[in-house]
Amino acid sequence: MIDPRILRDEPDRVRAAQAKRGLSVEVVDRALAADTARRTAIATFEAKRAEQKALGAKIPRAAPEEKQQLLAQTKTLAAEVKDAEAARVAAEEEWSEILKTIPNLAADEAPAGGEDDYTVIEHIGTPRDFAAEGFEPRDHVEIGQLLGAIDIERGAKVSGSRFYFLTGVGAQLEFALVNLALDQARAAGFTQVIAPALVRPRAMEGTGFLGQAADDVYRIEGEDLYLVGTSEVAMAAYHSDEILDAATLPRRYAAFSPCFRKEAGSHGKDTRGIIRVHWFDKVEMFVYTTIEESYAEHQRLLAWEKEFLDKLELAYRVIDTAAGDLGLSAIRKFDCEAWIPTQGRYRELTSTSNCTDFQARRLDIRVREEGQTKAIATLNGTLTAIPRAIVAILETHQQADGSVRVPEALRPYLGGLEELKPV
RNA sequence: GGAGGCGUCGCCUAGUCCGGUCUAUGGCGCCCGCCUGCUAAGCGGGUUUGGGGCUACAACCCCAUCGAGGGUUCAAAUCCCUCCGCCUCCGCCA
Repeated sequence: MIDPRILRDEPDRVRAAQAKRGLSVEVVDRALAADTARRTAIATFEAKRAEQKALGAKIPRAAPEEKQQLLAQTKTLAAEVKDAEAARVAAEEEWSEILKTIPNLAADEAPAGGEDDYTVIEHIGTPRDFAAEGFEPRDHVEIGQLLGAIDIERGAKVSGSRFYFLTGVGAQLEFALVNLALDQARAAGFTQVIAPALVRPRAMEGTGFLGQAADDVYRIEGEDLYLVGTSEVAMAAYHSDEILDAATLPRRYAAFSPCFRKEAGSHGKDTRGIIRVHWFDKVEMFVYTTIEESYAEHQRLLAWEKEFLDKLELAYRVIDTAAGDLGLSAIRKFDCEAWIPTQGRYRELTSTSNCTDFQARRLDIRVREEGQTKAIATLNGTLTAIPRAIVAILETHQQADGSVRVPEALRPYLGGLEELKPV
């Protein structure tokens, strides 16, 4: 939720952000009207309530004959208080409903527009020229089969489309990637976390995934639980209802968890392979820091993502996501997209968002600094999402005979293995 | 899954049976001041969070807040109901 004070004092900033995201500007006026109505309702209720309290305090001390009169008086007042309270609650609910539909502001630096309006910040590495090397690259499905690493057919048999088994070196590769990621994170001062993949509605709602993204979320039938689409959800809710001491910031967590996504509305997209799946494992960086520090921290998260991709020796580019593609919570988002040889294009491997105080407000997380409590910022960034990392590695480092060269940094995590060979 | 116990403003704690004097007790910690070669001790004061009013986003005033939400009542930390969490025991189980 955005800062109500910004809405009240600088509505034009909110209007500008809405426009930049390609969303309704009119909602700002509705929110402002609801805010006024809410404050009026609060003032009315509080005045009545104060009156009731003052009268009520006299009753125990009143003389018997006076008491009867007071009781009668306060009884009608009680009814008025009840009505005023109902009106207050209704006004507050309406205000909060409208406010919740307003996404976070968009950073000035974020490009305006939709999905295709991103700007490319930089290219790192050069895509391999397979034509020059004289062979046609195989896609990850084919290599995965040759190596006995990915079993998509049986994934579909057992669980349906967009499911897979990682087997043999595929399974080893997952643990190697996870450990490489966790080691890097620990070296950078992150606390390693294994996070629950099932969360209560509060956590889902608080991170902004029950809004327009709700279609993509699995709910457990008969239980008030959701399967997370990212451990960001659990890690944001981790400190909900807490006030963190400023001296303990930044708090950096690297969380491993499975992730589940319905992929509703992506029928026909990426139907082959494991680029887009209903379940995958991921190591996610999650940071709590001050709003002022959040911008620099965002850059650091991006740097850690790049460091990891560099270790995998991939060619990739970094894009600055357009405002319309930021999602509900972020004010700015960088995606790292790796070159996928058989697709001839860059595909998102990791992504980092600065959510400033948007999620923290919904989850009641604050910071105490010099006796003051203030809003805190949350940020997240992928260190590694397993299937896409595997896709990029297999396709990028494949050799003519179907084997795959293991990037140097990954070798220690695979028992020194330098090459994955067809089985 | 079954039975029982518990949840108070950072931590501990009084209060809940018998509703109003609870503007929630006391201790610890912390902050400010006094005292003081320094430190400690001592003494005095302060110390939940959110919101509204008024404003300099100060001070001040007000409302809510005793796990959460409902209810009873003129009045709820206190009585009733539902939910959540923690603990103990039993059963089952990786």
